Formats: sequence, C-alpha cells, structure tokens
Amino acid sequence: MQTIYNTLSRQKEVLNTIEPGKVRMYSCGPTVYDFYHIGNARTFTTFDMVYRWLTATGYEVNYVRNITDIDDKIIERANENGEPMETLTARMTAAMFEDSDRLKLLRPTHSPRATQYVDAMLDIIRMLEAKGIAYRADPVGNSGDVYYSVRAFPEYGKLSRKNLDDLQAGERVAVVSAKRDPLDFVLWKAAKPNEPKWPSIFGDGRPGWHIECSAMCREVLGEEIDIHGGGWDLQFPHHENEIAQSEGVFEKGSGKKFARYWMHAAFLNVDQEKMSKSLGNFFTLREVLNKLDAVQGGETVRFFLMRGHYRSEINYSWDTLEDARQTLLGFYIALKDVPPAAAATPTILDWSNPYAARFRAALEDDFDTPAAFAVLHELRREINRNASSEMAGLLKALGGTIGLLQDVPEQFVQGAASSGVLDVDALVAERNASKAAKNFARADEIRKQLDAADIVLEDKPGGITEWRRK
RNA sequence: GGCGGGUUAGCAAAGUGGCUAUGCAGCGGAUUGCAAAUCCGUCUACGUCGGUUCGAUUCCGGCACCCGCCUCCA
Repeated sequence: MQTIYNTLSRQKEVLNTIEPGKVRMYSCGPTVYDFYHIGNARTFTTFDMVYRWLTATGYEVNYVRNITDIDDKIIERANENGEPMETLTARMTAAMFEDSDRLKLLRPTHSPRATQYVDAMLDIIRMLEAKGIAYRADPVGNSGDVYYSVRAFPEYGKLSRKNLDDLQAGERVAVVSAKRDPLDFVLWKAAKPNEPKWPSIFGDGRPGWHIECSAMCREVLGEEIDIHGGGWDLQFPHHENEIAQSEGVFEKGSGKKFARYWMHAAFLNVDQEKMSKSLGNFFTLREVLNKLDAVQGGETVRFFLMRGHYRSEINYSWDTLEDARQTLLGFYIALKDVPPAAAATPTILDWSNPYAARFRAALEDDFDTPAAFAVLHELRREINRNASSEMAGLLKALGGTIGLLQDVPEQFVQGAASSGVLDVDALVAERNASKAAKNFARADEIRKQLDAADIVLEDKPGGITEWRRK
C-alpha cells in the first residue's frame, strides 16, 4: 500500500486515486529565463522518482510538469539581452531538457507552456469574477489589473496553515494599489508599454503567475487531480493561491478538491543555508555536471539528490557529492564483477523476493529512498558473496524502478578517465609483460603512473587486468 | 511578531518504546608479487533538562541552538 505525506493534513495517508490504477500528477516546473539550479534539480528528481516508482508498481501515471514562459523575470532578461522573449524561452527550454536528460529525468507525459494556455486562464478568471471572487481594479472599464479576493474564499490558508489576520499583522509595507485587501493577488496584469500582451475582456494584458498552474492542471488533467507537487517554498503563496483559484470556481458544497495529495520537496542547502543568488551560493546544474566526470556525473548527482529523504533538507558540497559517487560506484563495481542475468527489467521484478519486498516496503512508506538504498546495499553484499547473476539482475531491476543503475557497468566504472593523454591499454600491456618477466619495479611504476591519473588497476584471476576511475 | 521544520556516531543518512539500520572513512584479519575489488570482524549515536513507563534515541513538556515560510523563489 502506497502512502504519501500530505501537506494538507500534515500526515501520511494511503494513496487513494480518483480513478483506480491511474494517477494524475502535476508538479511545478521551471521558469525558463536561465539555466536551472541544483535546487530545482532536487525537486525535479523527486517527482521523477515518484513518477517512475508509481509506474513501476502498476499505476498509469499522467505526469504533467509545466514550463513557465511568461513572467517578469523573463521579460526583464529578454530586454537585457535585447532579444525577443520567445527566443530566450525557446533557448532556455531546450537547455532545460538537455540538462534534464543528463540527470536522467524522464520526459513528463506533458510539458505544457503557459503562453499556450492563456485562454484557459481567462476562462477561470471570468468564472471567478462571475462568482464575485475576482474583481477589476477599474470597476467600470477594462484598463486595469484583475485581482483575487482572498476574503471571498473562506478556506484560504488551509494548505500552509496561515491565518489571514496573522498574515496581515506581519505584512510588510504595502505598495499603494487598487487591492481591496493587501493579500489579494493579481490574476491578470494590465498591459504596460513594451511588454507582451494578450487581448481579453479585461483589456490587453498578461496573466499573473499563479493562474497558469490552475489553468494547465484543469486543461490537461481535469478539474480534480491526485498529486500536486513542488518545492517547499511554493507552499505559500503559490500553491495556496492555486487552491483558491481552482476551488473557487467549484460549486459550493460540491465536495470537490483541486488536489488530493500535496507533496513538497525540501530544500537543497549550501553551507546549511538556502541557496540563493544574494548569498552567492548559487549553482546551476550545468556547472555542477561540468565539474564531474562526463560519464558518471549525471547519475552521481541524481543519486546524491535521492540519498536523503525528499522531505529532509540536504546539504550540497563537493564532499557529499564525492561520497555519493563512491557509493554509486560500489553498486556498479558489483554489477561489473557479477553480470546481471539477462532480461532483468523492472517489468519482470519478483516482488516476493525478500530484498525486493523490503525495497518496495521502504518506497511505499512515503518514498523512503534512504531505507530502500540500505536494502540495495545488503543485496549488493549478497551478490558479491555468491556471485549470483540472478541477484545482480534483481539489483539492476530494483535500481531501474527509480532511474538508477541502468548504465553499462564497464563504461560507468571507467568513466571519462580514458579520454586522458595516457594510453591505458598500452600501459596495462606493458605492465603485464613486466610482471611476466618478474620486473615488479616497472610494474609498480606503471600502477603509480596510472594512479596519478585517477586510474585504478585491478588484477583479476586468469591474468586479466581491468581498470576503473578512482 | 505569526506559523512551521530540524538537532542521530569522524562524515552522510534512515528508523524504532526493549531486537546490528545503511553507506563512506578508520582499525584488525582473509586474499594479492604489491595493490584494487571482495569477504569476515570491529570502534565512535541518538542536543539539553524534566515527566510518563518495568524500560525512551523513540511518547509528553520546558530550554538551547540551527533553518525555513510570511516578498520573487524549487
């Protein structure tokens, strides 16, 4: 039985989907104005893991991750660059998918772009206005912003457990505006000169940030969905506002819920602090990958991100990254030394195997990846002890359910080390000849030379010498 | 000010009212020309003060420290 910690109830709940066997899942994607950072990568990897795992255990998952391609930061950046907004977002969207491929993120079932759903957003805003929840800054005309009246939605604050009066008590100096309540948020922004705009009954303008997710969820997945996810900081105000918008259009007493389960991935920190540009501790995924071995980097980062439970903060540093690489390498070395039985794919997983059963129990307990990896380590020891290709097949298959251990082991352990200036094969051959001639001094010299290039030699039975990246 | 999360061995990181989590590193042994890999064994734990209990790292309360949200933010 799959359980999920639901931010709404602040406890683990059994997954009970709207349609049996099917999952409608939406997670908030990137704003494409720049390369994404490793904090984004943490959240994306979390939901990729959830997507893969639920699929592996038999659910048909419709996974939507949006692309925000209209936003203040985008407009600002495009202006700085002196390029059209569309050129910037197209380039950054392509870069986003490239980076995601390196992280081994599956493409979501759908990746809708906000600018393609402006009509759907306007539909919702119209419905909210008809219900008296949305109002125009310019009550008689159509030349101003459109706001959401938080006081008109009694359940406002239920996700983040915030109370409107408390919020107002701590509110910062508000900008003068036509808002009825300082906490009201914008649904539609009236057009300003030199900004992208769309025509509407509210006048020319562009959508506010929160409305796009409500619209894309509704259009692509339906009025009600099962799982909605995102980073911890999206809880308020973004997700709170999404609920207000999406549930605001429901009939009173309909009992409908926008999303049944809200999942939030914890932060990735640097030096125990949230990563942010102002602190100068900001890394793009690209930068991190470029510092790592070209072959091992993607899965190393992926594994690093999954080594902590998704609701626990993790700390990024070179040491924690290298620690993750060494551990992952251990799995690949086992798979290299004991080749998995053929056809070991997730679809033929034998869940009755004790290791598989425990692995599954861990992930069914709110996606407890660290506990699942502990089982994998025990399985690894079993494989090494008995040279069981059947168990090696199981290890590979279990790893595959969450997007790990699918590379060719020989290639993974060697990494990109062979691209150096040394002719490894020639040196290995010379060393073997030296050994045969009992010239151990020369043999050791070669080992030392290769070690300096981060290459480790392993003499195997039968006179075979293998090598790998240190 | 309001609300929420955290504090586990050298590092990383789960979890549990009494039973070795796990990994990396370290130490000892087996193995090896030397190594590596592997196997076997092994040392460091649950912030602090109280309470409940036969028994608490685990439940309850106080305290300390850290972090986050309340403004764009994964």
